[in-house]
Amino acid sequence: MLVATWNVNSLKIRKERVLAWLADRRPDVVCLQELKGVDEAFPFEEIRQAGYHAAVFGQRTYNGVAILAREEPAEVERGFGDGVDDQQARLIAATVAGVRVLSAYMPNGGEVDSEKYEYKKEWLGRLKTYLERRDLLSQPMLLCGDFNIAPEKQDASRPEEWEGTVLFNDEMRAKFQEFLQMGLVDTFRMHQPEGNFNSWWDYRQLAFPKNNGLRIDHILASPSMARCCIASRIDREARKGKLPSDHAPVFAEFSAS
DNA sequence: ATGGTTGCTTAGCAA
Repeated sequence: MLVATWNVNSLKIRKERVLAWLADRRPDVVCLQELKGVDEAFPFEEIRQAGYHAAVFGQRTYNGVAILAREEPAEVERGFGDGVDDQQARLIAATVAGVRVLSAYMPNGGEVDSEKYEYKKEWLGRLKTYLERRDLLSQPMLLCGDFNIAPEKQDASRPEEWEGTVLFNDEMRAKFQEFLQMGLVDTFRMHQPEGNFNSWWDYRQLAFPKNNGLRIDHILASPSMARCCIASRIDREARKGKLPSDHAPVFAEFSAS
């Protein structure tokens, strides 16, 4: 089973690119983030013609997440369901081929110590509670998405330039570690433990040509899924060319399920 | 050199 996660930064603008990418890479499951559109605007028909079912949690202007799959996603859940009044569509979960798949768009955080940064920390705490309450670590589960956290120093090409930002600081690295301490495994680092790799490059200041980026998009696996993870990679090619997203897709491949 | 990008929505915000 080939699984991908991709922050597309507007599905409306990126639709043709996404369809071409699906036809070429042929993943079994795709977690999308930053759709930036309501459910009614989602291109269900074109996605179906490409051979995928879709579970969608859209929102006007901002956020919006989805799960595409060869088979119909079951038991779809939108949001945390924790009673918190939250208008932001940042989490969708569904069962595909016996695997609980989560597509998550973590808050960026704006500036350190801002209201948005507080929301980011709260949101990560709510996600941790969500994983615990649903006992998701004890079953085949993949937490996929734009974490807006580069978990290690080597996950920034220019660590000195990024240190202290909302994407790359001690507090966020510690938050990410909490997920690993629960038993989740960073599937990319399973197969590529050393070296700098990026999944996101700012649109500004020629960041991509200069390879000034961060690895902030991740596929974390529960222990039973980590055991059958046979490969991982970042699809850097998909960041090139005309009208790219600022994120590259990330893949993980599994031998079972 | 106090800049630079993109997308949504309508000049300002978010990333």
